[in-house]
Amino acid sequence: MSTIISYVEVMPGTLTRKQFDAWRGFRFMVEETSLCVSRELFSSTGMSGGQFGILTTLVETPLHLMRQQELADAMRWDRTRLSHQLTRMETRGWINRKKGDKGATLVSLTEAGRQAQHRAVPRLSQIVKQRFFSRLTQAQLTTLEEIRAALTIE
Amino acid sequence: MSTIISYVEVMPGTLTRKQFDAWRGFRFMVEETSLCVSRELFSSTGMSGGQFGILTTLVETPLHLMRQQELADAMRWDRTRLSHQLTRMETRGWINRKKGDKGATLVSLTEAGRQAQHRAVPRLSQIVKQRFFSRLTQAQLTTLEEIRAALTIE
DNA sequence: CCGTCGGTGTTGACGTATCAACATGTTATC
DNA sequence: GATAACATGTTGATACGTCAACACCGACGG
Repeated sequence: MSTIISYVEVMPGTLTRKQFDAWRGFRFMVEETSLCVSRELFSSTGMSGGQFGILTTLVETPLHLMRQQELADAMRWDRTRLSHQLTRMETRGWINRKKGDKGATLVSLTEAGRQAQHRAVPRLSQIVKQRFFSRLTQAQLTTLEEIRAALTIE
Repeated sequence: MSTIISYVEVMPGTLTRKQFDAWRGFRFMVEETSLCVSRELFSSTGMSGGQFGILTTLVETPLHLMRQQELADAMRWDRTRLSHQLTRMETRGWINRKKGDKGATLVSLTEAGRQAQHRAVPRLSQIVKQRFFSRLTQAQLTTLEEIRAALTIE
């Protein structure tokens, strides 16, 4: 179709054209679902995807209290990213920070944070159903779970 | 299949626990592949994933010249995002901007931009093979392409 | 004790993404 | 032509992610 033959097709060690297109497709899928969901959640609730994830993790934890490093592990975030986000969320009154032992910091959910998460759940559910579940078959979801496991091990 | 019905499963409009976990898994997959690849590309070449995508799109275009809106469409980006990125890439000497007709702006690849893209291809290929292709079977790739099509239509 | 080291958290700088607001050019309609 | 509608691109504010550098604490070995 195109007269341009990219060098990637002949150089050893580089992706084939097919592979490159498959990778590009994966990137587009990511942008048009994960990012779109975050964008739509934010535009209708003022809450970012990361903030919803943190609040939900805290809601589901006994005592609604975690060490920052625990929370970072649960989110698969590094400490810096979490620290910046918690600063913004503390300003909004959604969480509190208190000193714990061994140099740790304890993060706790405030009542305002709990309510904000509670209000966002139906909206997130609606968006995710529309952009994700309503478009996939059960067989595709099963394979997707296999793929997720293969890609995220180690 | 399960006889246990959680209260969330009967609430209309909200995700079931299983669905919520599946969605969370999808988010983690995204973070640990797409974002990791961008991060590793940047740490070894100083080029972000978005910059590589723009340069590659220009490399593969006849004359290495596009209207900004065309480029934005090819990348699935909005105009603002592209404009900011092009400003940074112009500073780096990878692209030029010239006025075209009908109020359009033409983006062209510089020789430095072409070389930068060329140098980055082997590294990107290596990263993507390691984090993506080496972990998936052909059958999984085929299903993934189906899923991509289902999720990105419209 | 003292010093060092590993684990933890914060800060500042920079690149990036999004939104609203603006500026400019094109086209249609009168 | 005048003007309205639309397309295109830029700018500034704000939120977010990453890196390097720093500060703090506890444990362990002299």
